Amino acid sequence: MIARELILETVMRIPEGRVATYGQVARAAGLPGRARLVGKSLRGLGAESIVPWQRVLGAGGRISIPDAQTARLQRDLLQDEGVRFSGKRVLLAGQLWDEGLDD
DNA sequence: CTGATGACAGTAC
DNA sequence: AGTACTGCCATCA
Repeated sequence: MIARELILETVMRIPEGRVATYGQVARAAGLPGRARLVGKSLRGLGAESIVPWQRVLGAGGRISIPDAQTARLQRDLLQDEGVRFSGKRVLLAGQLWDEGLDD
Protein backbone atom coordinates (compact mmCIF):
# COMPACT_ATOMS: atom_id res chain seq x y z
CA MET A 1 0.00 0.00 0.00
CA ILE A 2 1.42 3.35 -1.00
CA ALA A 3 0.95 6.03 1.64
CA ARG A 4 1.00 8.78 -0.96
CA GLU A 5 -1.98 7.22 -2.73
CA LEU A 6 -3.96 6.99 0.50
CA ILE A 7 -3.22 10.62 1.24
CA LEU A 8 -4.18 11.95 -2.18
CA GLU A 9 -7.32 9.83 -2.12
CA THR A 10 -8.21 11.25 1.27
CA VAL A 11 -7.63 14.84 0.15
CA MET A 12 -9.95 14.25 -2.81
CA ARG A 13 -12.74 13.38 -0.37
CA ILE A 14 -12.72 16.91 1.03
CA PRO A 15 -15.87 18.64 -0.29
CA GLU A 16 -15.74 22.06 -1.90
CA GLY A 17 -15.98 24.87 0.61
CA ARG A 18 -14.52 22.70 3.38
CA VAL A 19 -10.96 22.50 4.69
CA ALA A 20 -8.81 20.07 6.67
CA THR A 21 -5.46 20.16 8.44
CA TYR A 22 -2.41 18.07 7.56
CA GLY A 23 -2.74 16.12 10.76
CA GLN A 24 -6.42 15.49 10.16
CA VAL A 25 -5.78 14.22 6.63
CA ALA A 26 -3.04 11.94 7.94
CA ARG A 27 -5.41 10.48 10.52
CA ALA A 28 -8.26 10.11 8.02
CA ALA A 29 -5.87 8.28 5.70
CA GLY A 30 -5.04 5.82 8.45
CA LEU A 31 -1.57 7.27 8.91
CA PRO A 32 -1.61 8.97 12.33
CA GLY A 33 1.50 11.00 13.04
CA ARG A 34 2.41 11.40 9.38
CA ALA A 35 1.27 14.99 8.96
CA ARG A 36 4.61 15.89 7.40
CA LEU A 37 4.19 13.09 4.90
CA VAL A 38 0.94 14.72 3.80
CA GLY A 39 2.76 17.95 3.00
CA LYS A 40 5.45 16.00 1.19
CA SER A 41 2.81 14.25 -0.91
CA LEU A 42 1.10 17.50 -1.83
CA ARG A 43 4.36 19.22 -2.72
CA GLY A 44 4.65 19.29 -6.48
CA LEU A 45 0.93 19.38 -7.17
CA GLY A 46 -0.08 22.50 -9.06
CA ALA A 47 -3.10 24.23 -10.53
CA GLU A 48 -3.38 21.41 -13.07
CA SER A 49 -3.82 18.71 -10.47
CA ILE A 50 -7.28 17.26 -9.91
CA VAL A 51 -6.41 16.98 -6.23
CA PRO A 52 -7.88 19.82 -4.13
CA TRP A 53 -4.60 20.45 -2.32
CA GLN A 54 -5.71 23.99 -1.52
CA ARG A 55 -8.16 22.62 1.08
CA VAL A 56 -5.34 21.31 3.26
CA LEU A 57 -4.05 23.75 5.88
CA GLY A 58 -1.64 23.80 8.77
CA ALA A 59 -2.78 23.66 12.40
CA GLY A 60 -5.17 26.44 13.33
CA GLY A 61 -6.09 27.11 9.72
CA ARG A 62 -2.75 28.61 8.74
CA ILE A 63 -1.38 28.35 5.23
CA SER A 64 1.88 26.40 5.51
CA ILE A 65 3.23 26.77 2.02
CA PRO A 66 6.77 28.18 1.88
CA ASP A 67 6.42 29.53 -1.64
CA ALA A 68 4.58 32.87 -1.45
CA GLN A 69 3.27 32.51 -4.99
CA THR A 70 1.64 29.14 -4.32
CA ALA A 71 0.43 30.32 -0.93
CA ARG A 72 -1.36 33.24 -2.53
CA LEU A 73 -2.89 30.89 -5.08
CA GLN A 74 -4.21 28.71 -2.29
CA ARG A 75 -5.81 31.68 -0.55
CA ASP A 76 -7.43 32.83 -3.79
CA LEU A 77 -8.72 29.36 -4.66
CA LEU A 78 -10.23 28.93 -1.20
CA GLN A 79 -11.88 32.35 -1.13
CA ASP A 80 -13.17 31.53 -4.59
CA GLU A 81 -15.04 28.48 -3.27
CA GLY A 82 -16.50 30.47 -0.43
CA VAL A 83 -14.08 29.64 2.37
CA ARG A 84 -13.99 32.50 4.87
CA PHE A 85 -10.77 33.90 6.29
CA SER A 86 -9.90 35.79 9.42
CA GLY A 87 -6.92 37.78 8.33
CA LYS A 88 -4.16 35.33 7.48
CA ARG A 89 -5.96 32.34 8.98
CA VAL A 90 -8.90 30.32 7.76
CA LEU A 91 -11.93 30.20 10.05
CA LEU A 92 -12.01 26.49 10.82
CA ALA A 93 -15.24 26.82 12.79
CA GLY A 94 -18.06 25.50 10.61
CA GLN A 95 -15.76 24.94 7.65
CA LEU A 96 -13.58 22.11 8.91
CA TRP A 97 -14.14 18.88 6.99
CA ASP A 98 -16.09 16.25 8.86
CA GLU A 99 -14.30 13.00 8.02
CA GLY A 100 -17.43 11.02 8.75
CA LEU A 101 -20.00 12.40 6.36
CA ASP A 102 -19.08 13.79 2.97
CA ASP A 103 -20.74 17.06 2.12
C1' DC B 1 24.48 4.35 10.01
C1' DT B 2 24.30 9.40 11.13
C1' DG B 3 22.68 13.87 10.55
C1' DA B 4 19.95 17.32 8.11
C1' DT B 5 15.58 18.57 6.27
C1' DG B 6 10.68 19.57 5.78
C1' DA B 7 3.36 22.25 2.55
C1' DC B 8 3.38 19.44 10.61
C1' DA B 9 1.73 19.74 15.60
C1' DG B 10 1.82 20.83 20.44
C1' DT B 11 3.74 23.26 24.28
C1' DA B 12 6.23 26.89 26.74
C1' DC B 13 7.71 31.48 27.47
C1' DA C 1 1.42 37.33 18.86
C1' DG C 2 5.94 35.75 17.79
C1' DT C 3 9.82 32.86 18.68
C1' DA C 4 11.86 28.65 20.25
C1' DC C 5 11.96 23.90 21.25
C1' DT C 6 10.52 19.15 21.12
C1' DG C 7 8.23 15.11 19.10
C1' DC C 8 7.30 13.11 14.95
C1' DC C 9 8.54 10.34 10.56
C1' DA C 10 9.88 9.60 5.59
C1' DT C 11 13.73 10.95 2.53
C1' DC C 12 18.24 11.76 1.18
C1' DA C 13 23.30 13.08 1.20
